[in-house]
Formats: sequence, C-alpha cells, structure tokens
Amino acid sequence: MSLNGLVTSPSGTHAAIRRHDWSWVGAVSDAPRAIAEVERLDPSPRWAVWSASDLRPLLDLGTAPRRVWDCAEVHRLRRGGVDASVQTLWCDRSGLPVSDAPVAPRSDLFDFEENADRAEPESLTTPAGYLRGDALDGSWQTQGLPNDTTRLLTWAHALLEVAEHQQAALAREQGQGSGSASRALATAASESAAALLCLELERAGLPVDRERLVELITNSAGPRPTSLEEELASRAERDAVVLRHLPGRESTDLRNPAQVRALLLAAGIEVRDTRKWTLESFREAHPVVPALLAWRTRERIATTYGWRWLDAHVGPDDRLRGRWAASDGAAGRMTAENGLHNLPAALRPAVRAAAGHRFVRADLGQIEPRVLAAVSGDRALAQATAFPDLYAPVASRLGVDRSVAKVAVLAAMYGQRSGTAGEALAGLRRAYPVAMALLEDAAERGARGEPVRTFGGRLVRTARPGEEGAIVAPPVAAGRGRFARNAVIQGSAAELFKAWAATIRATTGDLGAEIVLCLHDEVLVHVPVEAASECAARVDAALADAARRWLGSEDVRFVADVSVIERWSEAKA
DNA sequence: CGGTGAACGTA
DNA sequence: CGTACGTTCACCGA
Repeated sequence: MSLNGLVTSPSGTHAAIRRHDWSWVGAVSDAPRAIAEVERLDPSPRWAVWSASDLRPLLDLGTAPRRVWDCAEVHRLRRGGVDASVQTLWCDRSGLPVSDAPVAPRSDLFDFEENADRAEPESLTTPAGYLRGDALDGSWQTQGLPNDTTRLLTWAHALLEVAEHQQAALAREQGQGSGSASRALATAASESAAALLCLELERAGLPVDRERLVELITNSAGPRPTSLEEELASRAERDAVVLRHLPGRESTDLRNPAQVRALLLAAGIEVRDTRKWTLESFREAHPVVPALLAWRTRERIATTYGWRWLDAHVGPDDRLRGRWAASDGAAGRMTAENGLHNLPAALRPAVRAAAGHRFVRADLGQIEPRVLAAVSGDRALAQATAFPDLYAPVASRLGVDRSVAKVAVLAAMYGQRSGTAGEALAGLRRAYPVAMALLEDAAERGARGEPVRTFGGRLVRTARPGEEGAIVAPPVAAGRGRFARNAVIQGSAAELFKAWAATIRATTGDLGAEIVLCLHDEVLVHVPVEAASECAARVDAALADAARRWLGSEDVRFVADVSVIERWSEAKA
C-alpha cells in the first residue's frame, strides 16, 4: 500500500502532494486534477494527511480522495489517549522526547525569547530535530506563498515521512503481538476512513422536519418566547405543574437537588438522591413524584433541545449539524455534538428524510457478544453467533431461560456484581472458557493499571501515564477493571462499526446516498427514494464484507436489521 | 471566572 | 443498576 502525502495551507488556498518519485504543489483549486492524475497512474493510492480536517478545502470543491491515512487517528490508535498534535507525531517518528519540543508560537511577546533551539529560516526543523514552532500553526509554510511553494512541499515531505514511519511501525508492532500486521493496517485504514466520514457528516447534517420539530418543542417547552419575560414565564409555568402538589413550598427550586430532596421530604418521601432511577419506585407514593419526573423530561427538552438549540444547530436547509470525532472516546468510539448522539426519542419523529428521499436505517444486532466471540476466538461462542438470536443457543447450552442467559452474558461483559447473574456466570465460564478468560484477563490488567488493546490494536490506557502498574486503592482498581473489561468489547465493536460504515460509504455513494448519522451500532443513510431498496441491500452486504476483512475469517456471524423508512421514529425498537 | 458534581439524554 | 459519551444547571472557591 503506497502512501502519498497531501497537505493544504492553513488558509486553504494551496495544496501539495508528495510521493517518492513525484511531487506537486499549487493552488488548491488545481488539486483535484493533480489527485485524479495520481489516481490514474496508481490504482489504489492512499492519501496521507496530518488530519482529515486538512481535506476541508478539497471537500469545499466537491472532491475528496477515496482512501486516506489519517496520521492523527493512527497515532491515537497506536499510543492511546488524545494527544495527536503534529509535533507529537513528529517526535514519535524521530524518536525525540515530546516534553522538550517547541510549541506553536502564541501572539504574545514572550515567544521571541522562548526557544534557544532556533531553526535556520529555511529549515523546517530545529537543530535538535524538532519541528519549528512557527510551522505548527502553519505560518512558516505560508510565508512566501503564493510565489514560493517550496516550504509547503517540504511540509508534505515531512508528513510522508511520518505516515511511512507509522505504517512500518504498525506492521512491526502488531506482527509481534497476537494481532496480525494486516489487521493493524486494516484498522488504520478504516479508522482513517471514519475520520473522513466525520467531515462528511459535519457537512451533510441530519435532515429534520422543522414543522414537526417546532411542534414537539412547543409541547415540552411552550411556545417560542419573544422576550426574556416570556421565557421566564414559560419556565414558571412548567414549575407550577409540579409545585401545586405541595402548597406552601412554591419557592422550591426544582433545579436544585437539595431543595428537591427537601420538597420530597415534605411529601413524606425520604431519598438519598433525587435521581430518576431512585424516584421511579416512589411513583405511587405521592402525585408529586410522577409530576416531577414528567417535569424533568420537559425540562430536558426545554433547556437542551429547545428553541435555542433549534436556532443554533438546525440550519436554514433544515439540517441538524454538529462536530464529529472519529475516536474521541477512551475506547475509540465516535462522538458527536449538539445532540446528534443523545437526541431524546421523543424528538425522533422530527428526523425525516428530505423530499424525494428515504432513510436506510440499519443497526447491528447483539453486537457485543458477537464481538466477544470474534476477539476471543472462543469456538463455542462463535458457533452460537450462527443463530439470529445468539442468546437462544447460549441458554440451551447453559440449561437456563433465555432471559437469564442474556443477563449473564451482559453481566460478564460489563463486570456487573449485583443482581442474580452469579450462578449463570459460573455456567458461562464452563461453556465459554476462552471468551470468559479474555474478559477476566482484561479486568485484571485494568485493575493493575495496565493498558489493554482492542482487537484492531487500539491502545486503551487504564491509568494516567507514569501510573502503570501502580498499586491503587481497591475501589479504584475495581472501577478500572470494569472499564478495561468493557473497553476491549466496546472499542472492538466500534472498530467493526467503523469498518462497516466505511464500506457503506464506499459502496453506496454512486446511488447518491450519504451517511447522515452514526450512533455506535446504528447508521442512517439518506438516499433518493428510487435507490432506497438497492441501498438497503448494499448496506446489508457491506456488513458481511466489512466483518470478513475486520476479522480475517467468516467464523463469526454478524447480523444487521435494515429497513427503509421516512422518519427515524419508524424504526422498530 | 473556571472547575466539579448532579442529573439525564443516547448507545 | 454495568460501561461510554455530551449538555445543562447549581454550587464552590478563587
């Protein structure tokens, strides 16, 4: 897999390409032609970028390279954590300690004296070998543009060196461990594809039915206020519905947990905290309890998904937009802002395909136990994945009800201690020793503060740097154990999901389809109505393709529920 | 003013 | 409740 370095200038006006035997630099408007030229000569090029967001100027022109190598994402994959600055990547490639590295210049006077380790004006690196500080914010590369493009080309060359170092290191490191080199490289590719997908998700946005959204917000938050007075009146009205149940306590601030606790005490209800889960069992005790719980639901929409949210994040084209991150979570899950990942189910009827379009909605079934079968290589559990309902064969093997088997499997993966899963857990250990050993090994490593790795090789730290292997207090150790146990499954599932999403992106684009939402195990594809059924078929096929490449075999079956819908709420639960 | 915990939405 | 995330709020301490 040959890599090409692709950089853009900070202003987005220029771009440069660096290959071993060929290079190009020029106006970004000419970059699509240069990219096409390379892709004509090289059948499967992979474009290395410092970060997929560098491709924004190209996406603005309506083009994007098909396959990318996102150096920041690959670095996070190999090293864990979130620090993937350009200087950090360079230090990794150069074997330099990151602690001594120059930082990007700030616009204050101190910077002029800061670095004793000054670079020659035309050198990208300092005498000690670090990237110069004024290259980190792009100002060094920009000097001389548009006439002098040599620095941008130098920048592209540095990028290519980093990318090739990463590629070689991944092949080496994984080749030695349990994973294969090809798996590590495949993961780097699909994590990079996810980073590009995140850019596209930001641009596309999630189509909504504005009228319906307005209606649903009005139901919870009241009509759109036109003044601060109206906003406060609307808020007081919501509060009054609860407070009228306890005359004399109208001054209670329902947003203050301590005051709510006092309010409940006046109703004869004593609770440790006022969480929903705690209050749920007191629903019958006093009418103020269900009123309070209903208030919380309305208040959530009023404050977080109300008028302000609508104005700030739903564009004039009726698309909800937010920033996406490809591997922001500790275990490498995708994250999204502005409610894209936690939109209340009550608002889902307002997520509707645009005129002439449909959603192809798909979600992975029983993804976590299937991923456990895959990453552990447990033959017996892998055989269970052949069934559409995995818990059925597990239940029969354990000689328990399906519901018991399900709770036990989930308890094993989450490290649950309470509840009645104990006996079935012992049965699981006998029936699926390989899978259970993987979970327990991860938990033990986590408890010791050691890092764990996902199936695709993502390093997940369980302790702060320098604290690895330290003796920690038992409650902390137990928490880390559960975290590590779950991170291996959750993180590996995230990798499979991203490989699936990347395959969907690659195989449905020609239908005019675009992915508009990724939600951990669920994907929404927006597609012209006439192509919807074909798109649904390809989404289903993409799972088998992605799973085979991800796992390197067909020993574990993954299943998706795929449907063509107009509104997200039509999805079956 | 920034940081923290409570609370709750999603998977 | 078992894990993860993002957002808003009240509170605390500087």
